[in-house]
Amino acid sequence: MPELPEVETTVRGLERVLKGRRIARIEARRADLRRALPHDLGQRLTGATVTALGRRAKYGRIDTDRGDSLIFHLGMSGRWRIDPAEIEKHDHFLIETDDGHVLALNDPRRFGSLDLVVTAGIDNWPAFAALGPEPFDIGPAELQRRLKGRKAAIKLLLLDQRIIAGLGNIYVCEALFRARINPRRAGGSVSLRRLGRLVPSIHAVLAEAIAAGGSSLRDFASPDGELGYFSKSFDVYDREGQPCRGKCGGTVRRIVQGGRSTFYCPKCQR
DNA sequence: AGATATTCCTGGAGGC
DNA sequence: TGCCTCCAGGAATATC
Repeated sequence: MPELPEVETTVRGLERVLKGRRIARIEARRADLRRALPHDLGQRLTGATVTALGRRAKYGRIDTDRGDSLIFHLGMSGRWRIDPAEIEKHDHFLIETDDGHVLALNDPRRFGSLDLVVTAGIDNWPAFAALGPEPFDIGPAELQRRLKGRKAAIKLLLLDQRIIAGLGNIYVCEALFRARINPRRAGGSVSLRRLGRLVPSIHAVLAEAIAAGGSSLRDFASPDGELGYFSKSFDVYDREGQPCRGKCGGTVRRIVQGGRSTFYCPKCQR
């Protein structure tokens, strides 16, 4: 499922096709994804020129010269397809550029969202205002401050977008493994020394995934119009029962926290 | 504050 | 082969 690296990769792919182009036409093939689309979406986007693209946490944004930003979230199964051979059942939203490219937002499970917000007030847009800092903008001391006094498991707190924004289940599991921290440990009790391992682990795991073009399970394709799925093998994620890749001789375990799977090595992660 | 449950949704996997 | 059930999860929301 798309997490920060996949969104970053998607934004970079879209940038190549969209930046500086005029939007010739849009087509909303459903009136709603996760939320209802604005009724004036078409008139605000059609004829506008794309000035910039960017990412905030797991959201991508497409800015236009009319002062609007189209914000997308890929949810569980969203991806953009570039110049698809044909429009498919789950292509919910289309953008056509003045130079003839077609972008299709495909999202079978429709956990994703599309919003059009005024760029000038974007930081106050409720979904953005609630977000914590970007992972690359946070250091151990700041993370410690944000975890202070919290008794919930570190795994769950790292998934909380208000504390740190952009991490999902896969990269949280991977970062905790690299930092040798038990996912069940109370967030507020993780020492500064350990956070000094965790923060660089988060940075590294995200940077590697971005460099690799975004990891993939089943639902993500890089936006190149091809089915060029990149698949990465993780240290712990989805490796229940398999040997730990460390030298400890342990076995990767799966537990459930907050209703979702956590994978970790009980021997290395304390 | 925290733990847990529910909702949205569909495709893929596994059982029979 | 086909039919059934279960499961995956990001974010918002509700309940205890």
